[in-house]
Amino acid sequence: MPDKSHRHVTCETCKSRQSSLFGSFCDDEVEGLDSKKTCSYYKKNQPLFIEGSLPRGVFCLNSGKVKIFARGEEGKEQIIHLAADGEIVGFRAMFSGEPYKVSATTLEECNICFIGKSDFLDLVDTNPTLRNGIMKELSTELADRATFITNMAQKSVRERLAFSLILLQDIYKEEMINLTREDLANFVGTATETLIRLLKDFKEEDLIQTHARKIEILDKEGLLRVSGA
Amino acid sequence: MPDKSHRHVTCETCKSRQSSLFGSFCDDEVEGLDSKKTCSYYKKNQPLFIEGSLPRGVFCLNSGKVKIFARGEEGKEQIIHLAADGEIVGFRAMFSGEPYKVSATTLEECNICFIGKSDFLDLVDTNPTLRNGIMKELSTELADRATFITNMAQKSVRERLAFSLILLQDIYKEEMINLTREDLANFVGTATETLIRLLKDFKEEDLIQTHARKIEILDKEGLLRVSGA
DNA sequence: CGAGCGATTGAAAAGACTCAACCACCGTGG
DNA sequence: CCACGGTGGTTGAGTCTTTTCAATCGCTCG
Repeated sequence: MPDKSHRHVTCETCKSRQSSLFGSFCDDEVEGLDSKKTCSYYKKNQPLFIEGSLPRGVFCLNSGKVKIFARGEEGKEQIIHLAADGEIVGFRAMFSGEPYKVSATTLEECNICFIGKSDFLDLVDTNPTLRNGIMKELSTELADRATFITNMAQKSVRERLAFSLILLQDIYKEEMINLTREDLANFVGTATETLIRLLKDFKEEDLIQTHARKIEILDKEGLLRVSGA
Repeated sequence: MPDKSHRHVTCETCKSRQSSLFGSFCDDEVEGLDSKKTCSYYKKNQPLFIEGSLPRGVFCLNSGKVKIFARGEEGKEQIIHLAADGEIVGFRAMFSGEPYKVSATTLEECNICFIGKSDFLDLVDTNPTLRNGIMKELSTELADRATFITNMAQKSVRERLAFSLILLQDIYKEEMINLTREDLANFVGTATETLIRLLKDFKEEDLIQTHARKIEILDKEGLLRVSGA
Protein backbone atom coordinates (compact mmCIF):
# COMPACT_ATOMS: atom_id res chain seq x y z
CA MET A 1 0.00 0.00 0.00
CA PRO A 2 1.75 3.16 -1.14
CA ASP A 3 1.48 6.70 0.05
CA LYS A 4 -1.76 7.88 1.45
CA SER A 5 -1.22 11.50 0.65
CA HIS A 6 -0.78 13.88 -2.21
CA ARG A 7 2.72 13.78 -3.49
CA HIS A 8 4.36 15.41 -6.41
CA VAL A 9 5.60 12.94 -8.96
CA THR A 10 8.27 13.75 -11.52
CA CYS A 11 8.31 11.94 -14.82
CA GLU A 12 12.05 11.32 -14.44
CA THR A 13 11.59 9.17 -11.41
CA CYS A 14 8.15 7.81 -12.21
CA LYS A 15 8.30 4.04 -11.93
CA SER A 16 5.18 3.72 -13.98
CA ARG A 17 6.49 5.69 -16.92
CA GLN A 18 8.90 3.04 -18.09
CA SER A 19 6.16 0.56 -18.78
CA SER A 20 3.87 3.16 -20.28
CA LEU A 21 3.46 4.65 -23.72
CA PHE A 22 6.06 7.22 -22.69
CA GLY A 23 8.55 4.49 -21.91
CA SER A 24 10.64 5.19 -24.98
CA PHE A 25 11.10 8.89 -24.28
CA CYS A 26 14.65 10.21 -24.14
CA ASP A 27 15.79 12.52 -21.36
CA ASP A 28 14.87 15.66 -23.25
CA GLU A 29 11.43 14.40 -23.98
CA VAL A 30 10.86 13.33 -20.42
CA GLU A 31 11.80 16.79 -19.28
CA GLY A 32 9.37 18.36 -21.71
CA LEU A 33 6.68 16.00 -20.57
CA ASP A 34 7.36 16.79 -16.95
CA SER A 35 7.01 20.51 -17.53
CA LYS A 36 3.59 20.07 -19.11
CA LYS A 37 1.94 17.72 -16.72
CA THR A 38 0.23 18.50 -13.48
CA CYS A 39 0.02 15.97 -10.73
CA SER A 40 -2.73 15.33 -8.28
CA TYR A 41 -4.03 13.04 -5.61
CA TYR A 42 -7.40 11.36 -5.97
CA LYS A 43 -9.49 9.86 -3.24
CA LYS A 44 -11.28 6.58 -3.65
CA ASN A 45 -14.39 6.73 -5.84
CA GLN A 46 -13.48 10.02 -7.41
CA PRO A 47 -14.31 10.53 -11.09
CA LEU A 48 -11.63 11.39 -13.65
CA PHE A 49 -14.20 12.09 -16.31
CA ILE A 50 -17.77 11.21 -17.07
CA GLU A 51 -19.70 10.03 -20.07
CA GLY A 52 -20.94 12.86 -22.22
CA SER A 53 -18.37 15.44 -21.21
CA LEU A 54 -15.69 16.74 -23.52
CA PRO A 55 -12.12 15.47 -23.16
CA ARG A 56 -9.69 18.07 -21.89
CA GLY A 57 -6.59 15.94 -21.73
CA VAL A 58 -5.23 12.58 -20.73
CA PHE A 59 -4.59 10.97 -17.36
CA CYS A 60 -1.45 9.16 -16.51
CA LEU A 61 -1.81 6.69 -13.66
CA ASN A 62 1.13 6.81 -11.32
CA SER A 63 -0.39 4.65 -8.61
CA GLY A 64 -3.79 3.18 -7.94
CA LYS A 65 -6.49 1.64 -10.08
CA VAL A 66 -9.26 3.15 -12.13
CA LYS A 67 -12.41 1.62 -13.60
CA ILE A 68 -13.63 2.57 -17.05
CA PHE A 69 -17.31 1.91 -17.50
CA ALA A 70 -20.36 2.61 -19.60
CA ARG A 71 -23.91 2.83 -18.34
CA GLY A 72 -26.80 0.84 -19.78
CA GLU A 73 -30.36 2.09 -20.10
CA GLU A 74 -31.27 1.58 -16.49
CA GLY A 75 -28.06 3.17 -15.34
CA LYS A 76 -26.34 -0.09 -14.52
CA GLU A 77 -22.59 0.12 -14.94
CA GLN A 78 -20.73 -2.13 -17.30
CA ILE A 79 -17.05 -2.07 -16.54
CA ILE A 80 -15.16 -2.15 -19.81
CA HIS A 81 -11.66 -1.96 -18.47
CA LEU A 82 -9.64 -1.69 -15.29
CA ALA A 83 -6.58 0.51 -15.61
CA ALA A 84 -3.58 0.17 -13.31
CA ASP A 85 -0.42 2.19 -12.76
CA GLY A 86 1.53 2.91 -15.91
CA GLU A 87 -1.59 3.20 -17.99
CA ILE A 88 -2.70 6.31 -19.76
CA VAL A 89 -6.41 6.82 -19.57
CA GLY A 90 -8.69 8.90 -21.72
CA PHE A 91 -6.64 9.25 -24.85
CA ARG A 92 -9.12 7.42 -27.05
CA ALA A 93 -11.69 10.19 -26.94
CA MET A 94 -8.87 12.60 -27.75
CA PHE A 95 -8.86 11.51 -31.38
CA SER A 96 -12.50 10.82 -31.98
CA GLY A 97 -13.44 14.46 -31.54
CA GLU A 98 -16.53 13.39 -29.66
CA PRO A 99 -17.54 13.48 -26.02
CA TYR A 100 -16.58 10.60 -23.77
CA LYS A 101 -18.73 7.54 -24.28
CA VAL A 102 -17.51 6.07 -21.01
CA SER A 103 -16.70 7.25 -17.51
CA ALA A 104 -13.62 6.73 -15.37
CA THR A 105 -13.57 6.55 -11.57
CA THR A 106 -10.83 5.71 -9.10
CA LEU A 107 -11.17 2.45 -7.20
CA GLU A 108 -8.53 3.33 -4.65
CA GLU A 109 -6.50 6.31 -3.65
CA CYS A 110 -4.49 7.33 -6.67
CA ASN A 111 -1.71 9.59 -7.80
CA ILE A 112 -2.54 10.70 -11.27
CA CYS A 113 -0.89 13.16 -13.62
CA PHE A 114 -2.72 15.16 -16.21
CA ILE A 115 -1.59 16.36 -19.63
CA GLY A 116 -3.71 18.90 -21.45
CA LYS A 117 -5.23 18.12 -24.80
CA SER A 118 -3.14 20.41 -26.97
CA ASP A 119 0.10 19.43 -25.27
CA PHE A 120 -0.73 15.80 -25.72
CA LEU A 121 -1.75 16.16 -29.35
CA ASP A 122 1.45 18.11 -30.03
CA LEU A 123 3.43 15.26 -28.61
CA VAL A 124 1.59 12.77 -30.76
CA ASP A 125 2.10 14.89 -33.85
CA THR A 126 5.80 15.32 -33.35
CA ASN A 127 6.77 12.00 -31.87
CA PRO A 128 6.43 9.07 -34.27
CA THR A 129 7.37 6.53 -31.65
CA LEU A 130 4.65 7.68 -29.33
CA ARG A 131 2.24 7.79 -32.22
CA ASN A 132 3.02 4.27 -33.28
CA GLY A 133 2.69 3.14 -29.71
CA ILE A 134 -0.72 4.65 -29.53
CA MET A 135 -1.87 3.15 -32.79
CA LYS A 136 -0.63 -0.19 -31.63
CA GLU A 137 -2.40 0.25 -28.32
CA LEU A 138 -5.66 1.22 -30.00
CA SER A 139 -5.47 -1.76 -32.32
CA THR A 140 -4.65 -4.22 -29.59
CA GLU A 141 -7.48 -2.98 -27.49
CA LEU A 142 -9.86 -3.26 -30.38
CA ALA A 143 -8.89 -6.89 -30.72
CA ASP A 144 -9.30 -7.42 -26.99
CA ARG A 145 -12.78 -6.03 -27.14
CA ALA A 146 -13.70 -8.37 -29.94
CA THR A 147 -12.78 -11.22 -27.61
CA PHE A 148 -14.67 -9.55 -24.80
CA ILE A 149 -17.79 -9.32 -26.93
CA THR A 150 -17.49 -12.95 -27.94
CA ASN A 151 -17.12 -14.03 -24.34
CA MET A 152 -20.13 -12.01 -23.32
CA ALA A 153 -22.22 -13.47 -26.09
CA GLN A 154 -21.22 -17.10 -25.82
CA LYS A 155 -19.96 -17.93 -22.38
CA SER A 156 -22.04 -18.64 -19.29
CA VAL A 157 -21.71 -16.36 -16.30
CA ARG A 158 -19.75 -19.09 -14.53
CA GLU A 159 -17.25 -19.25 -17.37
CA ARG A 160 -17.01 -15.49 -17.58
CA LEU A 161 -16.37 -15.16 -13.89
CA ALA A 162 -13.55 -17.69 -13.97
CA PHE A 163 -12.02 -15.87 -16.89
CA SER A 164 -12.49 -12.48 -15.28
CA LEU A 165 -10.75 -13.55 -12.11
CA ILE A 166 -7.71 -14.56 -14.10
CA LEU A 167 -7.71 -11.25 -15.95
CA LEU A 168 -8.11 -9.32 -12.73
CA GLN A 169 -5.27 -11.18 -11.09
CA ASP A 170 -3.00 -9.92 -13.84
CA ILE A 171 -4.12 -6.40 -13.14
CA TYR A 172 -3.74 -6.68 -9.39
CA LYS A 173 -0.34 -8.38 -9.75
CA GLU A 174 0.95 -9.37 -6.32
CA GLU A 175 -2.05 -8.00 -4.49
CA MET A 176 -5.33 -9.75 -4.03
CA ILE A 177 -8.32 -8.78 -6.13
CA ASN A 178 -10.16 -6.13 -4.16
CA LEU A 179 -13.43 -4.94 -5.63
CA THR A 180 -16.93 -4.54 -4.30
CA ARG A 181 -19.11 -7.45 -5.30
CA GLU A 182 -21.12 -5.01 -7.32
CA ASP A 183 -18.10 -3.80 -9.30
CA LEU A 184 -17.06 -7.37 -9.89
CA ALA A 185 -20.56 -8.22 -11.07
CA ASN A 186 -20.51 -5.21 -13.36
CA PHE A 187 -17.24 -6.38 -14.80
CA VAL A 188 -18.45 -9.92 -15.41
CA GLY A 189 -21.79 -8.65 -16.63
CA THR A 190 -24.21 -10.26 -14.21
CA ALA A 191 -26.34 -9.57 -11.15
CA THR A 192 -24.59 -9.14 -7.82
CA GLU A 193 -26.49 -12.06 -6.27
CA THR A 194 -25.52 -14.41 -9.06
CA LEU A 195 -21.93 -13.37 -8.70
CA ILE A 196 -21.91 -14.07 -4.98
CA ARG A 197 -23.42 -17.51 -5.46
CA LEU A 198 -20.82 -18.40 -8.03
CA LEU A 199 -18.01 -17.18 -5.81
CA LYS A 200 -19.35 -19.53 -3.18
CA ASP A 201 -19.28 -22.39 -5.65
CA PHE A 202 -15.69 -21.58 -6.54
CA LYS A 203 -14.79 -21.54 -2.87
CA GLU A 204 -16.35 -24.95 -2.38
CA GLU A 205 -14.40 -26.22 -5.35
CA ASP A 206 -11.19 -24.88 -3.78
CA LEU A 207 -10.53 -22.62 -6.74
CA ILE A 208 -10.46 -19.45 -4.70
CA GLN A 209 -10.55 -18.25 -1.14
CA THR A 210 -11.95 -15.00 0.17
CA HIS A 211 -10.59 -12.74 2.87
CA ALA A 212 -13.46 -10.42 3.54
CA ARG A 213 -13.90 -8.78 0.19
CA LYS A 214 -10.51 -9.76 -1.14
CA ILE A 215 -10.22 -12.72 -3.40
CA GLU A 216 -7.25 -15.04 -3.46
CA ILE A 217 -6.80 -17.39 -6.37
CA LEU A 218 -5.83 -20.87 -5.24
CA ASP A 219 -6.03 -22.80 -8.47
CA LYS A 220 -5.41 -20.79 -11.58
CA GLU A 221 -5.33 -23.87 -13.78
CA GLY A 222 -8.68 -24.91 -12.42
CA LEU A 223 -10.18 -21.53 -13.14
CA LEU A 224 -8.79 -21.64 -16.62
CA ARG A 225 -10.45 -24.99 -17.10
CA VAL A 226 -13.75 -23.69 -15.82
CA SER A 227 -13.50 -20.65 -18.06
CA GLY A 228 -13.39 -22.94 -21.06
CA ALA A 229 -10.50 -20.98 -22.52
CA MET B 1 -27.53 -5.43 -57.43
CA PRO B 2 -24.26 -4.43 -59.05
CA ASP B 3 -21.96 -6.26 -61.36
CA LYS B 4 -21.83 -9.98 -61.10
CA SER B 5 -18.39 -10.31 -62.55
CA HIS B 6 -14.81 -9.36 -61.96
CA ARG B 7 -14.21 -5.84 -63.01
CA HIS B 8 -11.23 -3.63 -62.69
CA VAL B 9 -11.86 -0.64 -60.48
CA THR B 10 -9.78 2.52 -60.58
CA CYS B 11 -9.47 4.64 -57.50
CA GLU B 12 -10.22 7.75 -59.57
CA THR B 13 -13.69 6.60 -60.40
CA CYS B 14 -14.35 4.54 -57.31
CA LYS B 15 -17.64 5.69 -55.83
CA SER B 16 -16.75 4.15 -52.53
CA ARG B 17 -13.50 5.99 -52.15
CA GLN B 18 -15.06 9.36 -51.45
CA SER B 19 -16.73 8.17 -48.32
CA SER B 20 -13.73 6.17 -47.20
CA LEU B 21 -10.59 7.00 -45.29
CA PHE B 22 -9.03 7.88 -48.64
CA GLY B 23 -11.75 10.42 -49.31
CA SER B 24 -9.49 13.39 -48.68
CA PHE B 25 -6.79 12.31 -51.11
CA CYS B 26 -5.79 14.79 -53.81
CA ASP B 27 -5.42 13.73 -57.43
CA ASP B 28 -1.76 12.90 -57.06
CA GLU B 29 -2.37 10.77 -54.05
CA VAL B 30 -5.22 8.94 -55.70
CA GLU B 31 -2.98 8.17 -58.61
CA GLY B 32 -0.32 6.77 -56.31
CA LEU B 33 -2.90 4.73 -54.50
CA ASP B 34 -4.25 3.38 -57.74
CA SER B 35 -0.85 2.22 -58.86
CA LYS B 36 -0.33 0.25 -55.67
CA LYS B 37 -3.60 -1.51 -55.31
CA THR B 38 -4.72 -4.66 -56.95
CA CYS B 39 -8.35 -5.38 -57.54
CA SER B 40 -10.23 -8.63 -57.41
CA TYR B 41 -13.59 -10.25 -57.47
CA TYR B 42 -14.76 -12.38 -54.56
CA LYS B 43 -17.51 -14.92 -54.58
CA LYS B 44 -20.02 -15.23 -51.77
CA ASN B 45 -18.67 -16.83 -48.59
CA GLN B 46 -15.05 -16.35 -49.55
CA PRO B 47 -12.59 -15.46 -46.79
CA LEU B 48 -10.47 -12.30 -46.94
CA PHE B 49 -8.40 -13.37 -43.99
CA ILE B 50 -8.58 -15.81 -41.12
CA GLU B 51 -8.00 -15.56 -37.39
CA GLY B 52 -4.44 -16.48 -36.51
CA SER B 53 -2.87 -15.59 -39.83
CA LEU B 54 -0.53 -12.67 -40.34
CA PRO B 55 -1.80 -9.50 -42.00
CA ARG B 56 -0.35 -8.85 -45.43
CA GLY B 57 -2.25 -5.72 -46.28
CA VAL B 58 -5.61 -4.05 -46.17
CA PHE B 59 -8.80 -4.61 -48.10
CA CYS B 60 -10.81 -1.83 -49.59
CA LEU B 61 -14.44 -2.72 -50.24
CA ASN B 62 -15.67 -1.41 -53.55
CA SER B 63 -18.95 -3.27 -53.57
CA GLY B 64 -20.54 -5.99 -51.46
CA LYS B 65 -20.61 -6.77 -47.75
CA VAL B 66 -18.19 -8.55 -45.48
CA LYS B 67 -18.64 -10.00 -42.01
CA ILE B 68 -15.93 -9.69 -39.41
CA PHE B 69 -16.19 -12.34 -36.73
CA ALA B 70 -14.42 -14.11 -33.92
CA ARG B 71 -14.92 -17.70 -32.92
CA GLY B 72 -15.77 -18.83 -29.41
CA GLU B 73 -14.55 -22.03 -27.76
CA GLU B 74 -16.98 -24.32 -29.51
CA GLY B 75 -16.29 -22.66 -32.81
CA LYS B 76 -19.46 -20.61 -32.82
CA GLU B 77 -19.06 -17.38 -34.72
CA GLN B 78 -19.65 -14.05 -33.10
CA ILE B 79 -20.06 -11.35 -35.71
CA ILE B 80 -18.32 -8.24 -34.48
CA HIS B 81 -18.93 -6.01 -37.42
CA LEU B 82 -20.47 -5.91 -40.87
CA ALA B 83 -18.49 -3.89 -43.38
CA ALA B 84 -20.07 -2.38 -46.48
CA ASP B 85 -18.70 -0.61 -49.55
CA GLY B 86 -16.36 2.25 -48.81
CA GLU B 87 -14.94 0.55 -45.75
CA ILE B 88 -11.37 -0.48 -45.34
CA VAL B 89 -11.03 -3.80 -43.66
CA GLY B 90 -8.09 -5.34 -41.88
CA PHE B 91 -6.06 -2.29 -41.01
CA ARG B 92 -6.37 -2.76 -37.26
CA ALA B 93 -4.09 -5.78 -37.21
CA MET B 94 -1.67 -3.78 -39.33
CA PHE B 95 -0.56 -1.75 -36.33
CA SER B 96 -0.76 -4.29 -33.58
CA GLY B 97 2.03 -6.39 -35.04
CA GLU B 98 0.09 -9.49 -34.11
CA PRO B 99 -1.84 -12.07 -36.10
CA TYR B 100 -5.49 -11.43 -36.83
CA LYS B 101 -7.75 -12.07 -33.87
CA VAL B 102 -10.79 -12.11 -36.12
CA SER B 103 -11.74 -13.45 -39.54
CA ALA B 104 -13.39 -11.73 -42.49
CA THR B 105 -15.63 -13.42 -45.05
CA THR B 106 -17.74 -12.05 -47.87
CA LEU B 107 -21.50 -12.24 -47.49
CA GLU B 108 -22.18 -11.51 -51.13
CA GLU B 109 -20.26 -11.20 -54.34
CA CYS B 110 -17.77 -8.42 -53.84
CA ASN B 111 -15.28 -6.26 -55.67
CA ILE B 112 -12.43 -5.66 -53.33
CA CYS B 113 -9.09 -3.92 -53.76
CA PHE B 114 -5.98 -4.85 -51.87
CA ILE B 115 -3.08 -2.67 -50.71
CA GLY B 116 0.08 -4.34 -49.47
CA LYS B 117 1.26 -3.80 -45.94
CA SER B 118 4.37 -1.76 -46.67
CA ASP B 119 2.60 0.44 -49.20
CA PHE B 120 -0.17 1.07 -46.74
CA LEU B 121 2.14 1.80 -43.84
CA ASP B 122 4.13 4.18 -46.05
CA LEU B 123 0.95 6.05 -46.82
CA VAL B 124 0.08 6.26 -43.15
CA ASP B 125 3.56 7.50 -42.30
CA THR B 126 3.64 10.20 -44.92
CA ASN B 127 0.05 11.33 -44.93
CA PRO B 128 -1.07 13.07 -41.75
CA THR B 129 -4.66 13.39 -42.88
CA LEU B 130 -4.96 9.69 -43.51
CA ARG B 131 -3.25 9.01 -40.23
CA ASN B 132 -5.60 11.21 -38.29
CA GLY B 133 -8.52 9.65 -40.06
CA ILE B 134 -7.32 6.25 -38.97
CA MET B 135 -6.75 7.26 -35.40
CA LYS B 136 -10.19 8.76 -35.33
CA GLU B 137 -11.64 5.63 -36.82
CA LEU B 138 -9.88 3.40 -34.32
CA SER B 139 -11.07 5.54 -31.43
CA THR B 140 -14.64 5.71 -32.63
CA GLU B 141 -14.76 2.00 -33.09
CA LEU B 142 -13.38 1.46 -29.64
CA ALA B 143 -16.21 3.54 -28.24
CA ASP B 144 -18.72 1.62 -30.34
CA ARG B 145 -17.47 -1.63 -28.96
CA ALA B 146 -17.85 -0.38 -25.42
CA THR B 147 -21.50 0.17 -26.22
CA PHE B 148 -21.68 -3.20 -27.89
CA ILE B 149 -20.28 -4.88 -24.79
CA THR B 150 -22.73 -3.06 -22.57
CA ASN B 151 -25.64 -4.08 -24.76
CA MET B 152 -24.51 -7.68 -24.73
CA ALA B 153 -24.18 -7.67 -20.98
CA GLN B 154 -27.34 -5.86 -20.03
CA LYS B 155 -29.96 -6.17 -22.72
CA SER B 156 -32.24 -9.11 -23.33
CA VAL B 157 -32.06 -10.96 -26.63
CA ARG B 158 -35.29 -9.35 -27.68
CA GLU B 159 -33.87 -5.90 -27.07
CA ARG B 160 -30.63 -6.74 -28.80
CA LEU B 161 -32.42 -8.06 -31.86
CA ALA B 162 -34.49 -4.91 -32.19
CA PHE B 163 -31.36 -2.82 -31.90
CA SER B 164 -29.43 -5.02 -34.31
CA LEU B 165 -32.10 -4.74 -36.97
CA ILE B 166 -31.86 -0.98 -36.84
CA LEU B 167 -28.09 -1.12 -37.10
CA LEU B 168 -28.28 -3.55 -39.98
CA GLN B 169 -30.75 -1.41 -41.84
CA ASP B 170 -28.19 1.39 -41.81
CA ILE B 171 -25.64 -0.95 -43.29
CA TYR B 172 -27.95 -2.32 -45.94
CA LYS B 173 -29.19 1.19 -46.82
CA GLU B 174 -31.93 0.94 -49.45
CA GLU B 175 -31.76 -2.82 -49.65
CA MET B 176 -33.45 -5.25 -47.32
CA ILE B 177 -31.47 -7.02 -44.65
CA ASN B 178 -30.35 -10.27 -46.18
CA LEU B 179 -28.53 -12.66 -43.89
CA THR B 180 -28.90 -16.29 -43.01
CA ARG B 181 -30.75 -16.76 -39.75
CA GLU B 182 -27.56 -18.19 -38.36
CA ASP B 183 -25.50 -15.12 -39.27
CA LEU B 184 -28.16 -12.90 -37.81
CA ALA B 185 -28.18 -14.97 -34.64
CA ASN B 186 -24.40 -14.76 -34.48
CA PHE B 187 -24.61 -11.03 -34.79
CA VAL B 188 -27.21 -10.67 -32.07
CA GLY B 189 -25.44 -13.23 -29.94
CA THR B 190 -28.11 -15.87 -29.48
CA ALA B 191 -29.23 -19.29 -30.70
CA THR B 192 -30.72 -19.55 -34.16
CA GLU B 193 -33.99 -20.94 -32.80
CA THR B 194 -34.41 -18.11 -30.35
CA LEU B 195 -33.78 -15.63 -33.11
CA ILE B 196 -36.43 -17.19 -35.34
CA ARG B 197 -38.99 -17.14 -32.56
CA LEU B 198 -38.32 -13.49 -31.87
CA LEU B 199 -38.57 -12.59 -35.53
CA LYS B 200 -41.97 -14.24 -35.50
CA ASP B 201 -42.97 -12.13 -32.51
CA PHE B 202 -41.83 -8.99 -34.29
CA LYS B 203 -43.84 -9.98 -37.34
CA GLU B 204 -46.94 -10.47 -35.23
CA GLU B 205 -46.35 -7.06 -33.70
CA ASP B 206 -46.12 -5.58 -37.20
CA LEU B 207 -42.63 -4.32 -36.59
CA ILE B 208 -41.12 -6.21 -39.49
CA GLN B 209 -42.09 -8.32 -42.44
CA THR B 210 -40.10 -11.09 -44.05
CA HIS B 211 -39.72 -11.96 -47.71
CA ALA B 212 -38.13 -15.35 -47.65
CA ARG B 213 -34.90 -14.64 -45.82
CA LYS B 214 -35.01 -10.89 -46.40
CA ILE B 215 -36.25 -8.69 -43.63
CA GLU B 216 -38.16 -5.48 -44.19
CA ILE B 217 -38.51 -3.02 -41.37
CA LEU B 218 -42.03 -1.68 -41.08
CA ASP B 219 -41.83 0.27 -37.86
CA LYS B 220 -38.43 1.64 -37.00
CA GLU B 221 -39.77 3.69 -34.11
CA GLY B 222 -41.38 0.62 -32.66
CA LEU B 223 -38.16 -1.34 -32.90
CA LEU B 224 -36.32 1.49 -31.24
CA ARG B 225 -38.82 1.41 -28.43
CA VAL B 226 -38.43 -2.35 -28.05
CA SER B 227 -34.66 -2.02 -28.05
CA GLY B 228 -34.90 0.17 -25.00
CA ALA B 229 -32.43 2.62 -26.52
C1' DC C 1 -35.31 -38.32 -57.14
C1' DG C 2 -32.51 -38.14 -53.08
C1' DA C 3 -29.22 -35.46 -50.28
C1' DG C 4 -28.47 -31.67 -47.69
C1' DC C 5 -28.87 -27.19 -45.98
C1' DG C 6 -31.50 -23.54 -44.01
C1' DA C 7 -35.74 -22.39 -41.71
C1' DT C 8 -39.17 -23.52 -38.37
C1' DT C 9 -41.66 -25.51 -34.48
C1' DG C 10 -42.36 -27.97 -29.98
C1' DA C 11 -41.28 -29.42 -25.44
C1' DA C 12 -38.38 -29.75 -21.61
C1' DA C 13 -34.51 -28.22 -18.91
C1' DA C 14 -31.23 -25.10 -17.36
C1' DG C 15 -29.41 -20.78 -16.27
C1' DA C 16 -30.02 -16.19 -14.54
C1' DC C 17 -32.63 -12.60 -12.67
C1' DT C 18 -35.68 -10.33 -9.42
C1' DC C 19 -37.44 -9.47 -5.09
C1' DA C 20 -37.29 -9.67 -0.33
C1' DA C 21 -35.24 -10.40 3.75
C1' DC C 22 -31.37 -10.65 6.74
C1' DC C 23 -26.66 -10.22 8.35
C1' DA C 24 -22.15 -7.96 9.37
C1' DC C 25 -19.35 -4.38 9.69
C1' DC C 26 -18.11 0.45 10.39
C1' DG C 27 -18.23 5.12 11.50
C1' DT C 28 -21.01 8.71 13.66
C1' DG C 29 -23.31 11.29 16.95
C1' DG C 30 -25.41 11.38 21.30
C1' DC D 1 -19.21 3.94 25.32
C1' DC D 2 -23.04 2.43 22.85
C1' DA D 3 -27.09 2.72 19.90
C1' DC D 4 -28.06 3.96 15.21
C1' DG D 5 -28.01 4.13 10.33
C1' DG D 6 -26.02 2.95 6.16
C1' DT D 7 -23.50 0.34 2.99
C1' DG D 8 -22.02 -3.86 1.26
C1' DG D 9 -22.49 -8.83 1.52
C1' DT D 10 -25.31 -13.08 1.65
C1' DT D 11 -29.21 -16.27 1.29
C1' DG D 12 -33.75 -18.17 -0.28
C1' DA D 13 -37.66 -18.73 -3.33
C1' DG D 14 -40.04 -18.13 -7.33
C1' DT D 15 -40.22 -16.68 -12.16
C1' DC D 16 -38.90 -15.80 -16.69
C1' DT D 17 -35.80 -16.03 -20.45
C1' DT D 18 -33.09 -18.56 -23.20
C1' DT D 19 -30.99 -22.76 -24.54
C1' DT D 20 -30.98 -27.43 -26.02
C1' DC D 21 -32.48 -31.32 -28.41
C1' DA D 22 -35.39 -33.46 -31.57
C1' DA D 23 -38.21 -33.48 -35.34
C1' DT D 24 -40.29 -31.53 -39.51
C1' DC D 25 -40.59 -28.88 -43.70
C1' DG D 26 -39.25 -26.72 -48.04
C1' DC D 27 -36.16 -25.84 -51.40
C1' DT D 28 -32.19 -26.27 -54.43
C1' DC D 29 -28.68 -28.83 -56.62
C1' DG D 30 -26.49 -32.60 -58.63
